[in-house]
Amino acid sequence: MLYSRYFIPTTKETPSDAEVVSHQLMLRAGMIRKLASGIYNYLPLGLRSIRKFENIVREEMNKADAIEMLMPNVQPAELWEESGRWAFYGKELLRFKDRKEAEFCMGPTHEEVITDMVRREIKSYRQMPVNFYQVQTKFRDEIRPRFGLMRGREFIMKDAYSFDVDSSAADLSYDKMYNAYMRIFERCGLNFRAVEADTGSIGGSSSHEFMVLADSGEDAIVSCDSCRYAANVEKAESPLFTDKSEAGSEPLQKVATPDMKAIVDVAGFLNLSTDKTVKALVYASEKGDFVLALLRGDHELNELKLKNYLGWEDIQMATEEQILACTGSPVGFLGPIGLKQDITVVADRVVRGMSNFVVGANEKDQHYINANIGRDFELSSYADIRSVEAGDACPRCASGKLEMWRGIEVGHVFKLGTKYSKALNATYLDANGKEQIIFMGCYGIGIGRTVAAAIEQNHDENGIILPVAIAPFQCSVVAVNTKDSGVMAAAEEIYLNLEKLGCEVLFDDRDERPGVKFKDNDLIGIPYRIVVGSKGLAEGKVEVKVRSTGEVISLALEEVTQAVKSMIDAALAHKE
RNA sequence: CGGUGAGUAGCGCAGCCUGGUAGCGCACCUGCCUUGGGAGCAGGGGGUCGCUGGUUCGAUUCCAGUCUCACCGACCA
Repeated sequence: MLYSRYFIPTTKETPSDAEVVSHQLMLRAGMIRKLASGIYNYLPLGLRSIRKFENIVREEMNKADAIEMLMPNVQPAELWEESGRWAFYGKELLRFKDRKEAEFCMGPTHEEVITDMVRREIKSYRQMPVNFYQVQTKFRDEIRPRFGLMRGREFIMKDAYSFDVDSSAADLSYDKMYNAYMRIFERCGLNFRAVEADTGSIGGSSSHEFMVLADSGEDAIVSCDSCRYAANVEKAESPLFTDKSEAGSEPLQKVATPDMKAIVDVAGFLNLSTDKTVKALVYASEKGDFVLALLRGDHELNELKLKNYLGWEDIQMATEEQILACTGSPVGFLGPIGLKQDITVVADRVVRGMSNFVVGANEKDQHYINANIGRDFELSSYADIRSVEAGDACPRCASGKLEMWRGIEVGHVFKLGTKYSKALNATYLDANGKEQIIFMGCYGIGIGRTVAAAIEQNHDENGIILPVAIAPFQCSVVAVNTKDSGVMAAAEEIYLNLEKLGCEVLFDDRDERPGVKFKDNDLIGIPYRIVVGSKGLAEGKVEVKVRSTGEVISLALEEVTQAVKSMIDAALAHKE
């Protein structure tokens, strides 16, 4: 590709509305341009990276026996009514009517459409297992699109759906996809973790998220430094504290704690460490349920774990008025003793091992010391409701400690069970001629988001450093002085030879000063840059600069193409 | 949707407080010059100042409304 005939509108300055690095750099490198909030044009360079990643995804999906197809963007409302999600999905689903007033939506995901296709076409156990996938544009009317391609409203996604005769067969399909995902992100040279995750609105029994590690990531994840355990903190189990201390023997006593609302203040005032206190939090559901959650003073509540434990559809912190009604106390002095209303009290499992602790007295400026469960109050149950922290013991192995990371969710695999197949009545006949419900799994990869995440993880002050596998071009040839016919001839020959070897090469033949070309090449993240200048040429030499390391290698003119080709091949080699 | 901030040339910004029809840098066009890390000189093109209404002789500037965009929360590939 000739740079002078291509279209790479780079900019020196960063558009003011781009906040994260990947967004800024994709704009500056001329990869994307915004059309509307969360909606982008993919310019030629950006499209190249996206296509390259798509193709890696395709290769691995095909290898894992998934079959490519393509479903429409526009979907009829009836299917969504059948699955129950027309009512449930909310405003994220962009709905509209056609000229006949029939209702439609832009597809945010394709469980309904694929299940409809499958229930019409898959009739026998002999037709399974089967897995269909597509690379397609989704639309989700996100409340707050942000960070460029990281969270767009319109975005490209690879989604796959597996169909199996029963749960254990579905597990095998799930494992196959899990392994394919591992290979995909490994091939892209990304530093990532596969973590246990909450299933959210897609539903189903279990799931894993694939997280690219980056400080700007929207999710917090933990991984064990010793075993393979890794999870989203939303989901991460806290270790079981087994140290059951002796039964509390000290007498319960009410003490004045004027204006001591925060745990640290109370503990400081009483000259105790915060882990000798128990804090109480009131949560409410939209339906009007309330719960009092008890945690060790220095621990944080995990709302999602509490919500899932209670089986609520939603959860939020109770308002001050609600809290007053439940406990009879202002915020800051809440506790399990002497509640005004009989509400559910759930304690974190860690609290089970505590004795003689401090709790709020449900009375302004009063706390109890030496409180003990059973003697002083009863609770409904114990549950794992606290958020794990870095340094916690691993919940799975004896020796490990949890490390904490920020991550960008680039892929998510779900075991759906029969959620959609049941709703849409997707059944098959088994070997005995008996009708059975199909078991499903679904598997997504954010295509644009992965490219953005790769940039987020790989950049420096000069611009993008994309891994070779998804860089828009693998290498470039920069002619330092276009007026020098010797330089131009040599550069062009290298360029043509590299193309002959099958390399994706950009020939920077522009009549620009060298500095401009170097800056642009760095910015757009060309992994290997071959510089042809008159000085080197006089000695029959050209140089190769490696973008990721900054290393400069001087090579003889005749050996450079093969050398660069070898470097590219080495970078693309992946474990089979 | 709640909270915060911003809309002036393709991009980054100034001007507005104290009304008199707009300016700087980059980018773009022409010429000269220059060619190993975003050069220099000269000339030039480009803006209904987000939109609507009000106040005023006169509004980018003051007032009201409205739209859009970004950031922080719930959602998610």
